[in-house]
Amino acid sequence: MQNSSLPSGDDAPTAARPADTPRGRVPRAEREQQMLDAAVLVFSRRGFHHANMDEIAELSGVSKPMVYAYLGTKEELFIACLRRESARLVAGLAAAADPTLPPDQQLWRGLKGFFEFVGAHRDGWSVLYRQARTQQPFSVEVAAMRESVVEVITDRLDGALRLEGRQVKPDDLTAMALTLVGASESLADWLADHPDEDPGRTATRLMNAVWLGADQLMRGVSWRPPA
Amino acid sequence: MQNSSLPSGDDAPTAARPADTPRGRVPRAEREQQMLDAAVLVFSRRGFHHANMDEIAELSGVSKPMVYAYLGTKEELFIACLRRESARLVAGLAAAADPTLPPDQQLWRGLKGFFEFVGAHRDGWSVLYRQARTQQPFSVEVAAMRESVVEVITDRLDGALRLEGRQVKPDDLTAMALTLVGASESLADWLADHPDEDPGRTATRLMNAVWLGADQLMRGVSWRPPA
DNA sequence: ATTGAAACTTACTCGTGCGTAACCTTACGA
DNA sequence: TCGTAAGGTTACGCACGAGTAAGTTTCAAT
Repeated sequence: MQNSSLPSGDDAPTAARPADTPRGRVPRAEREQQMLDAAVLVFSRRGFHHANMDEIAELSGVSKPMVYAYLGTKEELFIACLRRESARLVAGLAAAADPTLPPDQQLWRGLKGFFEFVGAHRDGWSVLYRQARTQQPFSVEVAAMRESVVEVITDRLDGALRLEGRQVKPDDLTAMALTLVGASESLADWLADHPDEDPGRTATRLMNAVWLGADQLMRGVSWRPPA
Repeated sequence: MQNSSLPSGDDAPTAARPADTPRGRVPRAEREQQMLDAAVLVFSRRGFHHANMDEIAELSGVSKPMVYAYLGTKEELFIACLRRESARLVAGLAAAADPTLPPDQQLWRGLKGFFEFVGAHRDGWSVLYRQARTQQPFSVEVAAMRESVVEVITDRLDGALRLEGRQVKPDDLTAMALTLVGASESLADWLADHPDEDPGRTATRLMNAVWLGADQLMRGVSWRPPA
């Protein structure tokens, strides 16, 4: 594993504007998307602090003051990236997570949706997210986001367990949810670094690990995704 | 959860030198440890980029050029912190991980050792580690470290499974190891944020989640730590 | 045609904080 | 008692890059 998706050195040349970017005037809405695309790319490649506004500007086919005019300061720009990407993720997950399904189906769909998203945005989301989790001004926002995900999972777990007649202390539930989330994050990083891995396969791997547990695996039991 | 261990705002005053730090001359070896202590603290509180060399210097009871003289640039200092802390961790784990034990015992000891370490260095290790994983110049070093942990786990898993007569494809093994590592990291963050949580308890929680799997838990089975 | 606002530029300012040059001072062995 | 090295200091240079002031061009509507 070479963590190619992490902000690294970087050999990457000060990427020239792609050919399909039309020179000349472009309406604001469109330009803003170009800026966000550029920003996600640069923030991912270089990391927040080493990212440089001039490069982002150039990549979006425009000069620096335009970026400031449209999307504000560097921090605000980063947050805008984060919000756009996470909105996309949430949209993807909302479709997948149907509380009326049986627990394993819910989990399966959720994981599948998540890894498909990560796979589709291979070096955007993971890197942005991980940076945001540790970098000063963003950690609060992202922590809250993650927290709410953990809460949803906790509730679903609780519901599923109650149906089975079991009741588990809140902290134990939280720990289970955190386990799941942490494992997902870890595998998401791996997925982002492995272009040939299929997201569904990653989801299946995790299903096997968390749904059956190592002990079960040892006995040769194996969970399979539905056709 | 308020993520109190993350680099945050920070209300923390430019911490004054603790009373027990002797004013006046101190031999190099000792001063270096003070510097590392200070650096870990400040890097954790503020994050690498917002950390300020003058504060670290002041906290270690000395002026800035001394820090440069002894431990080099800011980056080198951060790496020194990382190395010292990870050396401590590795030492702790080496003691715990005895390959001759049965698999569940191995895992249990390993997790216990890990969480005890995290608990003991509550706001040092986690924060440093997480920063290093995403910040430009350090990610390579830390990725390698993490990678080697994943490899050890992979090997142990493989060994355990072979003993049971099962054989698993390398990528599946890697995924299992990554799941375990990711889950541990996630719970480690949680532990670092919860002063009242007992590390052994956290280890038990994770054991339950990964060893039995959710499915088993649903049936009321529960793994318990040995007396 | 004219106006004016939206799209875009060049060319700066200026704070911040890393890193260092040049200089003291205390301990202690010869 | 004196030399010297280890421990320590003050005060500054300076690069970097975020953010902006002031201006220019294009287009669309009246």
